Parts: sequence; structure tokens; C-alpha cells
Amino acid sequence: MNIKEIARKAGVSVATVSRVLNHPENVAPKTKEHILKVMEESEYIPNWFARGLNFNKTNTIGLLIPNILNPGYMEIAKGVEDVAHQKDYTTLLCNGENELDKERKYIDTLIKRRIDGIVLISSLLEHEDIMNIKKQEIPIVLIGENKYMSADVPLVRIDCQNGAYKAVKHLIENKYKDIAIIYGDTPEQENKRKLIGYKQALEEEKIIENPEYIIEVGNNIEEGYIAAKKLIDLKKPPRAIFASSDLLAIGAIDAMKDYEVKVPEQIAVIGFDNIQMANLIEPKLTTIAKPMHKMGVVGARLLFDIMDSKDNGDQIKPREILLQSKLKIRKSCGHKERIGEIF
Amino acid sequence: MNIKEIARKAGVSVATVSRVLNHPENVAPKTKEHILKVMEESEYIPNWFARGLNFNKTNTIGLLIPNILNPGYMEIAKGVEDVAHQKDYTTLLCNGENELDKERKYIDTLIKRRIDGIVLISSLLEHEDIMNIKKQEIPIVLIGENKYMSADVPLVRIDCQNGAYKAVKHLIENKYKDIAIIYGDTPEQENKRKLIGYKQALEEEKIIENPEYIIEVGNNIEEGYIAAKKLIDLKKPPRAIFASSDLLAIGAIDAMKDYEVKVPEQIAVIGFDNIQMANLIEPKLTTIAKPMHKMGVVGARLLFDIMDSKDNGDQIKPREILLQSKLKIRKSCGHKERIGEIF
DNA sequence: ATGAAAGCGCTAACAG
DNA sequence: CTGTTAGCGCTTTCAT
Repeated sequence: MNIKEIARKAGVSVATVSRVLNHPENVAPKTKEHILKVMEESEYIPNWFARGLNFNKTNTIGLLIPNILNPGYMEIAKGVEDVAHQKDYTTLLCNGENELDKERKYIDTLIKRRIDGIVLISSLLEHEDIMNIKKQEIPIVLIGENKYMSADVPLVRIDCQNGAYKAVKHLIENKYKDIAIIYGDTPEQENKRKLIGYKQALEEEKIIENPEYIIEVGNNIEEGYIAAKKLIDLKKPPRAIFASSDLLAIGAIDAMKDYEVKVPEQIAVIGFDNIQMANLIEPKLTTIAKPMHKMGVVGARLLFDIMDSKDNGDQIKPREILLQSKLKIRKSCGHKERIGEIF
Repeated sequence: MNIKEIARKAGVSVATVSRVLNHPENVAPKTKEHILKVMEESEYIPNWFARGLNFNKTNTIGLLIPNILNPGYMEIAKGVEDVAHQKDYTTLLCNGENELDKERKYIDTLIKRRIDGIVLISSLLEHEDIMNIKKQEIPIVLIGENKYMSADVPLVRIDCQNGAYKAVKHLIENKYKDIAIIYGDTPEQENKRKLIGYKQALEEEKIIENPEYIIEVGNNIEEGYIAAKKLIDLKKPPRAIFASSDLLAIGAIDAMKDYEVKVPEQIAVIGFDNIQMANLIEPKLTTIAKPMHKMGVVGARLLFDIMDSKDNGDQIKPREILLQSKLKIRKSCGHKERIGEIF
């Protein structure tokens, strides 16, 4: 069933049929009605390719994420999708699986399919890959700390420094002074920022940094465990630990359990990320929550802004949008207040 | 950059260029090399729409799932994606959000985009929706218990009856006899099957059913809690509970904690689904694990089979594929053996 | 082995 | 307000 047949059945020209599809205001109401009815009856669906060939637009954006099984990333993805869906765009979700090759292959696919824009979440792509995309004149925005970063690509990210600062401040407000940090996220940039935030908070309170209290590790539960063990074994162990990720914090708490150090009575632990698990372990983990969904929403909006301005031919300069994280008070820092929880 | 320009640059006709893309064996090696080089230099990317317009094929399948934030569904999705990706197909992931309207809208989008096949996971779609898809001659397969089910649409699902049977058998093997069931998943079909499996196991062991031990509820933590409370309060409480979902089991365990009933010492609890949380609560939940990823893989393979046979013009009759679940022994049933866990 | 040309289904400029 | 027609970029017969 194609436009020609509809035209024939309706006794009009293909142009008129096409018009009711694209500029219905330019068609006489009566003819329009009639054609619409014929379309309905014939269950006509305009050929996607033929339209695309004319418009050169797919109404599709590509979204590359590192891991679709990670609910955190999917929250961002949902944010992107929500915006896209509302604008009648379809989202092509690509699972890079944290492998550069896979990511590259997906980008190729996206370019081949002539998607209208790309959102990259924490991707491993390098300068040349990004340049490839830009060469195709495909609007692009990065969400989260990507491996490649520069001022010429728009970026939405979390203010990790401030997040870390807030975390440590919270510890201090709860009368902890001997505060250690276990840090070591990928990517590097975030690490540094968190460390800076930590130092900033200490400094502000005139607490002198203790190098023994600063431990850099890889980002997983095991290393959190090991690091915490080290801290416990110090001559003068800290009274509180700021872990730069919930995974590390969970590892740390695990170590405390094994060595019978009470959390938070003897040592307080605060994490970062607010992963689901944080609310399930005992004691429930106080942590810094990142606005994942919002990142997606803001990133997608930014992308659409760029796409629009590209359509209008005006130049838009790449922006960096900084989103703030939020302190989520639970039990692991012994604070009196508590957020209401499900069970 | 289009085929015409390449032809001009290479000093050949567009037909020849097109041939090196589609039937390279029909082009003289030398010309081929040359054209390939020109393409490379010009960074030529064939127009997706123009090709589609000729081939009438998108190399894309649609995948509708109820909730992208649910890692369980995403595991299935990953299975589908893995197969598709390997076959050089792109997957369009649609987040139905458990709303019929949204699902319908997505299906429309998919049909409009002329995707080559559809995988539906636990969808709410009804008979007429499915018929709509079939009318377009789009191959389709269902994964999991969908609202609409009939023998004329291929289906991949879990053998819930056997899963329930295995769960109850496990309890019996651990010397429990007074076994209650709390059941109430969506969708209905699964419920029934689990109840049947439960009864089957009891019967086999000549255990007489106690109607007080059979409680039907909605599928959430709270109702699990309430149901467990009821069971505790019985004159003769059960010694073990089979919950038809981990959510219910977790609610039940929660109730036990509140009313100081020891799990598994006083009452054993077994769940169903093996959600992530099952491994995080205390005591770790023994449960029935469904092969989610495999469901996706098998479903996708089935879809590609159908698509292939459609291309070849041969008829394939709809099949139902039944996948088995697996007992995951942890702590909540007091079994001696234990599966090794991460921490 | 290669080229000319028709056609895939639709849109839009142009003419009326 | 509507019809005619020239493309959009590519594939594929049919010649040569």
C-alpha cells in the first residue's frame, strides 16, 4: 500500500495525499477528510525510507552506555529516553560494555543509520572518535565523566568535588574529626575532584590532613575491604571513613563486620553514588546521591537544543552543565535524623 | 557525498559503484580496488534510506520491555541484543512502563519504522494488538508470560510449575512438612502454575494440603509481610513458606524479623526469581533462579528463525519453548550446602 | 565487465 | 486548492 494507490483510490494526485500528511492546512477540508478516510480504510503507513530520503532526518538519537545491566546507567538512559520520547524521537540504545571496540562499532552503526544526534555516557571513546562524529556534523553531548573531555564538546556532569565536600562536612558536623578517605573510581578525573573536596572540607575546619588516612585503590568491594582493614590496623585508626563510591564503602563495612568494629559506633562510613545496595546493607549506608535521571534529562535537552540550533543554522557554543549531588542520610554515620525508607 | 560523486571521482558509472557495494564479485578486481580507494578517501557512507527504499529491510528488530530500570528485564534484553548484534542487527529498545497505551504507541512506532521483527517481553498487549502486528506480516515472538497468549504466536517462557515443584521439594528434602505458600505474581497464568507445582510436590510426598497454608496476595513486599504475619498467627504455624516471588519472600522475612521468628531456624523461607536483593538480605534467600539471559537469547534466535523462513518463503509453525529454572541454595532454608558468594 | 536508465515511495517547487 | 513533475540516493535489469 503506497501513496500512489491511496491517490488512485481517493481520486486525487499523490501530491495532495502527501500534503495531507505534511501540510494538512493546505488541503481543502473536504478532500482532506476523504483522503484520511481512504488512508484509514487501506491501513496506509507511509514508507519510512522514502520520507527519510527526502527529509534526511531519522527522528532517532543514539545513546551509548557502558552497561545496560547497571541500573544507575539505565536511570540516565531513562532520562534521555523520556525527553526523546516526548519529542517524538526514538532512542537507539547501545550497550558498549565498557569495551572501546564495541563502542566504536556502535558509533559506526549509528552514523551509518544517520541518527540525528548522539548521547555518550561515560564512554571510552578517544579524541579521534569524537572527531569522527563531529566530522559527520552529528550533534553530540557527553554525560558523566568520559575518557575524552575537552571544552569543545558539551558535557553534563556531577559536581563531585562538592559532593565529596558535603560528605566530609556531614561527618564533621557529626563530631567526627579523624576522617579517612578511600578513593579510586574510574574515571580518573572524578577521583581527583573527590580528593580535592575532601581536603577542602578538612581545611575549612582547620583539621590537619593525615597522609595515613588517604588511601587510593581500585573501585570495587574487595579493595574497599582491604583499605578499611589497613585503616583499622593503624596505631591511631580514623573515626570516620569517606569512601569515594558505595562499592568501596560496602567493602569497608564488610571489613568492619569481620573485625568487629561497630559501624557507626566506632567508625562511621559514608559512601558516594547511592546505588540500590546502599539501602539494603546493614547498617544502611549514608551516601551522596547523584541525580542520574536528571543527568539524562538535562543531557538530552542539551542535545535537542544543539540539534535545533543546527537546523536553524545558528551556532551554539559547547557548554558544560554541572549538576549537584545530594546527601542521603541513613544509618552508617550515626546521625539522628533519618530519611523515611520503604521497609 | 553520494554514489554519484564517487562514480565521477572514480571515472565509472554509479552502477559499478553500487556493484562493489552489493555484488563485488561481479566487478573487475582492478576497478574494484580503485573504487574502494576512492570511497575510503571520500569517507563515503551509503545512504541508509536509499538502500532501505530498495531492499525494504531495516536490519533492525524491536524489543518491548515493561521496565528498563528492572535489571531482570534488562538481562533478557541483553540476551536479545547479544544475538541481534551478532547477526548485525540493531535493537530498538522500547520501555513500555507497564502501560498499555505506551506499549501500543511503541508498537506503532516500530511498525512505522518497518523494523524486521518484534520481541515482546511480558507485554500487556491484547489480541487485537497482536493481530495488528501479524497483519503487517512482521515476525514476532513473545518472551515470558504475556497477557495475550495463544498457540498461534511463538513463545518462550519459564516452566513455573516445575520451578515451584522444585522449591517445595527442596523444603521437603530439608525435612519440612508443614509448608505454606504465599502466591500472587502478575501475570495470572504463572500464579496458577506455581500453585499447581506446590500441590504436586505435596501430593507426591503424601502431605495433606492445609487450606490455611495457602494465601493469595498481590505481588509486593508489603503483602508478603502481611501474609507471613497471618501464617505466624495461626494456631499451628507452618514450618516453611514457599513464596511465589522474592519480593513476597523478602516481605515475609521482614515480618519474621519484626515478630522475632528466626529464619530459617523456626520457619524456612524460599522465594522465586532470584532478584539481586535476594543475595543481599539477611539471611540470604534461597530461591528459584530463572535463566533470564537465556530467555532473551532463545527468544531472539527463534525470531531470527522465523524471519529467515519468511525470507525463504517457507512456513514455520509457532512453537512454545519451555525453559527450566534452577534452585539457588542460600541460607533461608537452613540447608547445609551453600553456593559460594562474592562476599 | 560496465553503463544507461527505470524505479523504489515520497516531497516540494512550480504551474495552474 | 490541486496536479505535474523533478528529484532524494541507491539497486538492478537490460543492453552492450
